Amino acid sequence: MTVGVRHDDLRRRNRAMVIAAVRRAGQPSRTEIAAVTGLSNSTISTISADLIEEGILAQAKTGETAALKRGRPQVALGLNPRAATVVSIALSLNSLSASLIDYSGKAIIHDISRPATLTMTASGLVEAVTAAVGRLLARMEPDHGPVLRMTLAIQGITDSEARKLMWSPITPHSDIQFANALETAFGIPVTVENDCNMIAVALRGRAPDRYRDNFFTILLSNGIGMGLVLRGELFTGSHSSGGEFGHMIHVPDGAQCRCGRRGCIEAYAGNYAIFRHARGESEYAQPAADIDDATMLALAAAARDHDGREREAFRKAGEAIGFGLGSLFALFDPAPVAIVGLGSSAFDVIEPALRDAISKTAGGQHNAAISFDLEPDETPLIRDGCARQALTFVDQDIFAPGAAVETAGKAVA
Amino acid sequence: MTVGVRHDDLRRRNRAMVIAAVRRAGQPSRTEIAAVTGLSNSTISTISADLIEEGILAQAKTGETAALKRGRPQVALGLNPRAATVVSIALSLNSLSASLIDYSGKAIIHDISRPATLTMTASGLVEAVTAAVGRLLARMEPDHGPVLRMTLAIQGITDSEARKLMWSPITPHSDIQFANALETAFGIPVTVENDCNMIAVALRGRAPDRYRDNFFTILLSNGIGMGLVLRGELFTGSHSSGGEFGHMIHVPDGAQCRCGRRGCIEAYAGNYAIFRHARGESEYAQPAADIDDATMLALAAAARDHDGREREAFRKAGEAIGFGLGSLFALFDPAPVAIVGLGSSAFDVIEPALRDAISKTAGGQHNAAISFDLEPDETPLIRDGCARQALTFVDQDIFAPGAAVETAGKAVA
DNA sequence: ATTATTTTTTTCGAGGCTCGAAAAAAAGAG
DNA sequence: CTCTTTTTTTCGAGCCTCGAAAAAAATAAT
Repeated sequence: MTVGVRHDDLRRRNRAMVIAAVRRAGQPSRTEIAAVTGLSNSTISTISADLIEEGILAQAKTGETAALKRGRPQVALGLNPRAATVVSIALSLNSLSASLIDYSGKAIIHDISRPATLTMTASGLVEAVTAAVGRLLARMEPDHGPVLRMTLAIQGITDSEARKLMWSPITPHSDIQFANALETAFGIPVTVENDCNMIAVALRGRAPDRYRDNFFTILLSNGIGMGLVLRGELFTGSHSSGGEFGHMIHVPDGAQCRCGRRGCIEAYAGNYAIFRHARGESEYAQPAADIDDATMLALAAAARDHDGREREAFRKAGEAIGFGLGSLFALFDPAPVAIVGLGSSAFDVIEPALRDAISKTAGGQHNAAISFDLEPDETPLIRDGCARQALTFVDQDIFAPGAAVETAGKAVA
Repeated sequence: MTVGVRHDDLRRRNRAMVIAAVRRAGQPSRTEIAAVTGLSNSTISTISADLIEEGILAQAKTGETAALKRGRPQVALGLNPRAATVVSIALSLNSLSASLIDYSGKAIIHDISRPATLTMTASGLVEAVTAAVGRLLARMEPDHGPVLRMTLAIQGITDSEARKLMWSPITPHSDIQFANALETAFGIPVTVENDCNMIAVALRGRAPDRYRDNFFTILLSNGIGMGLVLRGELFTGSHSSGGEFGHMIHVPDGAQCRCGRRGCIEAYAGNYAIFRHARGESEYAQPAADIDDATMLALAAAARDHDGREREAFRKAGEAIGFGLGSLFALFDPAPVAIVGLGSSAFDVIEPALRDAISKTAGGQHNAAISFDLEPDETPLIRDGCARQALTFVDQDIFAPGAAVETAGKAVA
């Protein structure tokens, strides 16, 4: 049941909306905020005065915006960079990056390290992350705002509470309680998110025109990940982070997947699957742990060069992804798709088969209208998405606390 | 952008919530409404006084609820049956049912007819529906409330605006503008909904404990339909009613589907597909237009009786549905599933292969925990869902108008 | 029969929020 | 230096919800 809207929720919601408007618009004037939010000028004036007093917003120096118009010049409002900071952490295979982000979204410090994730113990992994954050915070200058939130993105499956890593290809261990460990170590609230979900958050923030209501992000690397945004909201499953596109079944009882099952899309389109096909190995051969980037780029080059096993391998990959996308389009209708990760640099050899497969599915009639955005380097997107996710939490739950959150399960609607 | 919450929205939202609480609870007292909504007793008192004055709610006669407790007895509030009426229309193959529903949700009058939908013209179909509604309204007694909404459920694909039928197996015609035609004829707002979506609405209303956040309804008949509820809200696609589970691809380039494509789940699990397999025909044989119920029941009986082609046909059907559900579970995590329609009466011969298939998919480890509700007769559910959908509209958009609807695409979240 | 107790519902004043109108502020135009 | 234009702030009005107290309506106790 949606809980009743009480009188004090009103101000909190509108505060959150003003903060959101400033974060999106960058340097809006009070008048612009009023126009965007639909609230009156007087209300915006009151709320922004509060937020400035609390150090959350800051007025730009006068004269910065050369108005060249008649009338009193607009005063630009911006997020006060020192209102807070957040930590954005991206953990992937043999790679760990932690960043300190100020409240305006600017990265201040990075800490990059290369732990051997596959061979570490679970507690070793937790310690590596803790140590990276520790180094980051140690380098933090005193005039920055307090650290109010950390978000950790990991390739793999996280739980729906965003507390732990349930399973990941980067480590043989499961159920690693990252959030508890980091919160104990630093006393700062932490969430653990799926990397593709953070990519989706980043894309929505960067290109809200294109990525708004429904869209999919697909990460092509050794495994296949997906971020799913439906009705403008990141979809996470009831138990897990959800969106296991790579483990939808492409061919019943088909090729051997790394997950132990058979016929998953990943077993045709993951790096190891393409590698396996290109080498002429059986579909049931044990998947290779990880294929390095140079090898994959060489396979793609060979596929471009001549019609051989490499080309066939990428063709099979495209077919698997295409049929999978076709199933998504059948469920959700066609929507924008972003292809992220190293695999997108081979998209030219994947695309023909992919489109051919889509044309055989329910979304086929819209094939021509479906465009794919490519982004070979996923790491900056993951970092960016984590930062946005953490900042949104600060905006909504710390700087506009208590706002009536719509609980799942509407009244009758 | 979510629009700002203005002061008068507050009352409207809380009005809607009180109405919703009464609709759900049946005959709650003011105190119970206050507890459920989280609003104060004084607010509930004010709002319910307004709603009673406007004839939307009605106080139950005193003495009806024998309290047997100390203290002032609770006064039960109920929906005033004469506050409004709505029309619920279910159109399926050769069958048309229109019902007049009072504001409390009780059906008053039914009009059942059997138009030959497959052979009618598009305008003939519209006229048949218009005539049925006309007969219904002609029989309406004057003391009933005004008709404020009509909802028409049809098997097939409707547009996302719920204005027209884009495609349906019950007629060769497409893009039939039912909503415009009915609104012109009767001057009452109309929506055109997918039948499976209405089944989902009905189930959520009937068993909110089981069907709340995420769940699926699957209709097994000549085609395969699906209703998809995610986060408590009916999911409809961006262009269409969405949820074309039956046309997710089960086997790439597989059996011939009625939709013209190949390998769809429906091409293995639709009645015509089971029939085709059981008769030993090729997977590529032209699908039969419609199989009557008795034939399908006989096939199921034969499958139960001996291990022959019939059993194999149902096995293939179960396998297709199982892999499809497995893909859904991969995307959304396992969730309750309701199997509706005549096919559910053969679920015993479908289930083994279905579960076997699910166990090979990403949701497989939860196989034992997944239970299926069966409901062979879908028509009452469709009628019920339509009525609920229409009444919810009246509750929210007519009796609590102007409430700030959360527009798609949240601010930053 | 009357009083006490309990529970529900209504009443009433207080406080908070947003809004519109008017005023103030801050620039360019003439 | 005054007029015009635009933005921002100020101020009173009008709602809405809330908590406390009062009223209402029943049972339990004396």
